[in-house]
Amino acid sequence: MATNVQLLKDALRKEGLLYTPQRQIIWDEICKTDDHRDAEEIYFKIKQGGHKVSRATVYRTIDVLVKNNLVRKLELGDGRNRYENKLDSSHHDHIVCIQCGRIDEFMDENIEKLQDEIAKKYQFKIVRHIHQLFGLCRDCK
Amino acid sequence: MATNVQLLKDALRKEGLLYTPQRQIIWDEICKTDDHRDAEEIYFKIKQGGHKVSRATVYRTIDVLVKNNLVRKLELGDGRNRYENKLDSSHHDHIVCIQCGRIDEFMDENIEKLQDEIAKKYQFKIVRHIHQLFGLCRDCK
DNA sequence: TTACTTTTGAGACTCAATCTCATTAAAGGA
DNA sequence: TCCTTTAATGAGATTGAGTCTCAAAAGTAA
Repeated sequence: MATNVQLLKDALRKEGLLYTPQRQIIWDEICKTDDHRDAEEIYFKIKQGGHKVSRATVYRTIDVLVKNNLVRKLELGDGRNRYENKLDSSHHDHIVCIQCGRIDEFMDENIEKLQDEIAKKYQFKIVRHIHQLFGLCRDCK
Repeated sequence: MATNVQLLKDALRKEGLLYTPQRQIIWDEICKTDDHRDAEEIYFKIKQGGHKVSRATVYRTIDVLVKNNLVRKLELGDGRNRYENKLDSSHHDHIVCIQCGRIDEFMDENIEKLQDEIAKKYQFKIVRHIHQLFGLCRDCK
């Protein structure tokens, strides 16, 4: 977990923010799994773990982590944002089952290239993108 | 606007719902522009137009229109859904400028095909998809 | 008309997320 | 070390999009 500590410290330094126990607890919790969890879930897991960190601090810290590329924000359009750590996962998009909620990941170089071409055509500079396939997974079909 | 009346009537019949003045007013307002507006904007435009339709009815009716393919729902992940009529526009995705809010549309057959291939690989049945490019438009670069 | 069903509207409610501000903790001198 | 200043935290209030409730209004069918 040593690297994770350093990653957090670097991000905070870059933002001119202090390294605090609360921020480390939150970052640790997010690193614990590769799930796609919402802020509330992360907040309650921390609470269950016996740590005292406020909801406000969880939200505030997640924002910093997202901004500094340590965490990916997933907007599924259901009014709840999900988060996943970007520790060892490279860029990918998501396949979401509308029946059971299962979330798989996919990545296609060709789609990425086509995207870039579209951006060029529109003289547009892509900062980020969302590409999500909603439907029924193999078990729900 | 005659066709639009019929489209609405057909959708309502299919849903087992009655054709009412309020529902027609809402559908008319959505057909008036090709913009991507949120429910609140649509509600206020109706109000400004001198019609009395409640917020609840606007939301309820939009849901029916979306379900029956007369309106496309746009989830930009900022907590506000946008809507656009599907009167004469074919399927497309969106390019959103994070600076000025401008929304352009794009469509790429190849990306659609690649999507289908990915779905097949995951034994996944796609019901809908979201593909959005966020960044800076030519005027904001 | 009467009896029954559906829709509407005003406002209460929900829920994720943000904001406020008093309290607490950390940093940087001297 | 103590002191001053600045930053972070937490509890709870607030926001805002969207949903729900339920009495009143409108439509339907006989």
